[in-house]
Amino acid sequence: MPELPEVETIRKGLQGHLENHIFKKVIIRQARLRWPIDANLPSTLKNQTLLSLQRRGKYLLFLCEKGTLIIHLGMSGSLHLLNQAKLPSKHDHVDILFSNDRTLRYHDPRRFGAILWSSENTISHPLFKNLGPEPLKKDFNGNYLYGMAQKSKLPSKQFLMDNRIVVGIGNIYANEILFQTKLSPLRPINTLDKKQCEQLAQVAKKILQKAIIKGGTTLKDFCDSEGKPGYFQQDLKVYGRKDLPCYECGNTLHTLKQAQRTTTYCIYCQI
DNA sequence: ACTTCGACCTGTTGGC
DNA sequence: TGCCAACAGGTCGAAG
Repeated sequence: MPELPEVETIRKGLQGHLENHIFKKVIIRQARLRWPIDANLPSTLKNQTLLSLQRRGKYLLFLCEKGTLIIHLGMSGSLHLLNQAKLPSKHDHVDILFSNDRTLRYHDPRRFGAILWSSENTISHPLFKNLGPEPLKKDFNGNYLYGMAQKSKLPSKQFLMDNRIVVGIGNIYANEILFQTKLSPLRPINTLDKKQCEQLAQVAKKILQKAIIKGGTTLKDFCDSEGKPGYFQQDLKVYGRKDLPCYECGNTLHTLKQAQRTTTYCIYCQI
């Protein structure tokens, strides 16, 4: 479930409960995620104060006194904030206990996620070095997109999903953004004019912002019994709608594979 | 310097 | 019902 809007929703939900509290204990049951969790992480974190909970793309950043705890949820990761001790179930790989007796529990069946420690400034961390701008910030705009588009022949969908161009746009939102801008996912990005780039940036912001608001309503009371984030389901226009009628023209939506990811689009509306 | 592809994992779904 | 293949929201890093 971890698209940018959900990661942001999680961040907001956790912030009030965890900021300014102290890491008391870290329990690692399964260290083998995308990269192995540093065995020293529990001792590194112990007694540090969580100063601030931030986000970069789909990474959650727990800013501490001596560095940053980085958590990525991969494809299947989730975080739960427990009020009280609870026996771990399958795939509950890590517990992080705080001084206010709350436990942050990391769950990830596919283990594509990551839990890393960076004692350097996070900006210089190799993972963050080549990341493009945040889609919701001002430096992501039509001018910027147009400038980058001149240097690339990638199909528009792959361009949008390239985190060196812009972070946080995954498969679902790339599909949705292109449908709403009526652009073919196959369209070489350097064939867009300035106006189309402007529209692309605007639509991307609008769709992500809307999803954050929806996520916020379903996840606002963030605790172990938090509701399932069904926030986007009813708003999806193309993703997961292969063979169903296009909401604009009624023709059947098609799929194709781009860079090993499924693309769903309307071959009539999206040029 | 570019793009493509394999790899990391488990769970769910749909066809036979 | 069982078995098996295909597929799933991500993205790094090797290979071409």
